Amino acid sequence: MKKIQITDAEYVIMKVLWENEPCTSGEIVEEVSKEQEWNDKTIRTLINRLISKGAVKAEKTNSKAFIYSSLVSKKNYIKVENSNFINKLYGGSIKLMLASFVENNKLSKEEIQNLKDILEGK
Amino acid sequence: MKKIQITDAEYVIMKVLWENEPCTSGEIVEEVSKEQEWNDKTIRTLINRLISKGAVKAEKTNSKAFIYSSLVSKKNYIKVENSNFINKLYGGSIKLMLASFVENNKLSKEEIQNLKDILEGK
DNA sequence: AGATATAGATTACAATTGTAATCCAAAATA
DNA sequence: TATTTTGGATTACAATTGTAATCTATATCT
Repeated sequence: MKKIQITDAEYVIMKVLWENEPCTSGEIVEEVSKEQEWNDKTIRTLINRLISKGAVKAEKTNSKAFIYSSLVSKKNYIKVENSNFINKLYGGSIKLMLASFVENNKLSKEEIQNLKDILEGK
Repeated sequence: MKKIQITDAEYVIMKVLWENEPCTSGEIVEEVSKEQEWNDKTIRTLINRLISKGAVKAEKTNSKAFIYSSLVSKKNYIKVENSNFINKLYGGSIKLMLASFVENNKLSKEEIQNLKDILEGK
């Protein structure tokens, strides 16, 4: 499998798709417009680029509008992004990463406890 | 302060600089070449782009070669990248982020304990 | 001194990205 | 039915990025 590179702008589309798929481009435009001031042509361009990249598929329907859905799962995308990030900045070490986040953000007692709970699988 | 965008390729240069500064372009080329098969022209181009962006400064010396040093600290860069990442993927929530990392990586008892120690400030 | 290697300055050039605009046909609306 | 809207297909276009090459002046080596 070749790597599919999803840009920041494209990611906005993917998020909407993950929440609403399968859906039409009209629905995507409507949802994206709630958070981004983009021309609908821009949004449709991004959808098409995602199709070219193999991240989204379009299916013909009886009507004029296609319906779109993701070919890349959010879970998988997040997983890949997590490792890109941790590899680039922390040589792959979760410890180093967590230490950095802890250092950069003063966490309250509660937050620390929450995080510990998460580590213990709740 | 305007945001300085450091690309992946440029980041390779920054890492070397942070470890070796102040240094000449020759030294940068030598260090970078240990990890990347880049033409020295490429490396010098990247150095110049970093200068244009205000991430690196070059100082004239008595000799022909300039000496370079960073204008962006590693600490600060990491901090910004941390928040870009967490904001983009986790709406700024450290909890969600940690949960995701824990879910995607089976951690051993020791690793979990290590991480808890980090949370408690050792 | 002449040849060669270096460092910096300038230029190159295609692919990717952000951000649309144009053109066209089908659908919805007046 | 005439008009406007919508969705898709195609094209645009500058900025950024990756990856150099060329040109030039100065060190360095023989």
